[in-house]
Amino acid sequence: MTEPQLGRQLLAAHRALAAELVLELEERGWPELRASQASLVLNVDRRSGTRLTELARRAGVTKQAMMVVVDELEVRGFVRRTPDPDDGRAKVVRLTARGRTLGAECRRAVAAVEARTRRTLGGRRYEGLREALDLLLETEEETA
Amino acid sequence: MTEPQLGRQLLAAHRALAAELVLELEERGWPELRASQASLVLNVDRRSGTRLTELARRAGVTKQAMMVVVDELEVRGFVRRTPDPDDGRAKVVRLTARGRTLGAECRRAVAAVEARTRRTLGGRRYEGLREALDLLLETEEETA
DNA sequence: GATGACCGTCAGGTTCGTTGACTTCTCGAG
DNA sequence: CTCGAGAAGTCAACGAACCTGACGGTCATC
Repeated sequence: MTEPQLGRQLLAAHRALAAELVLELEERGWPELRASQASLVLNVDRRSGTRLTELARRAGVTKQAMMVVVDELEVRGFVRRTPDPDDGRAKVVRLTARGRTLGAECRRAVAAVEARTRRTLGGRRYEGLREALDLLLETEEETA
Repeated sequence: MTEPQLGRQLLAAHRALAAELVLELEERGWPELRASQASLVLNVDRRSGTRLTELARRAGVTKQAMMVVVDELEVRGFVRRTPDPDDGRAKVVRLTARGRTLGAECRRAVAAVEARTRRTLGGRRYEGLREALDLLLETEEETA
């Protein structure tokens, strides 16, 4: 009975943190922004922009999944796709001015959520949690 | 940059564990059984059966969500709904004979996954992980 | 200059969950 | 005793975050 809860708890915790981040962004005046979108904004290189495939790699998802998020952010004007001068196949995802502003806000929101989490958990437990997850995922992907 | 990873890691870990459980069940001869279904089987009281709403409460989801899982398991003959003699509104979800067999297998599969996780993490880290998640979810639902 | 790998894209699925709107039934207060 | 609040199960629609598979251009290399 003990274990199926672990899986569920992980999912529940994920949802809880995502919801907190969304709330945080809302309070800062960026409504209807999902956690996955915020996360993407933070992953785009501010100078040179970043290719879709690279973004997918960083986030650990497929390029198809990442594309959806880029599409959404592009429609809302936070990001735009420009052709990659070095590679005709590729496009570079860049932040617009608005996107950069959003990025700064996201960093603050993320920091706030992290701080809150750390506080409710205590520094040692928080570090332990991250360590455990790192280890779990690392050995998981070796197995795969 | 550190935090959005936490949320993702939680989700990834959830997926990894769920996948492991499904694989474990497959190897034991129960294919096409999802983690949520296994989890439900383990939550049905073996003697008297359990009401849908109670199952939903235990799993921490809505009754609508739980109904879908019960439907699936009922179609496959692991579970059946019987009217509750004590309450005309309610139905009691009971395991069939096949369902009980599956339940035993699920318990073993869950134990196997848990053991493996514990081994890769080490006992202390494993306990720490569970403790951290408990704490996180507990204070989360107080806030809500 | 053909061949295989790679980039972004389109199309369709999957898993796990949600909200809202009933119908049917229970139960306690007037 | 009835009658209204509310709970149990259900139907329908939807959402978020993913996935696999297939495809048309582009590169890089042999």
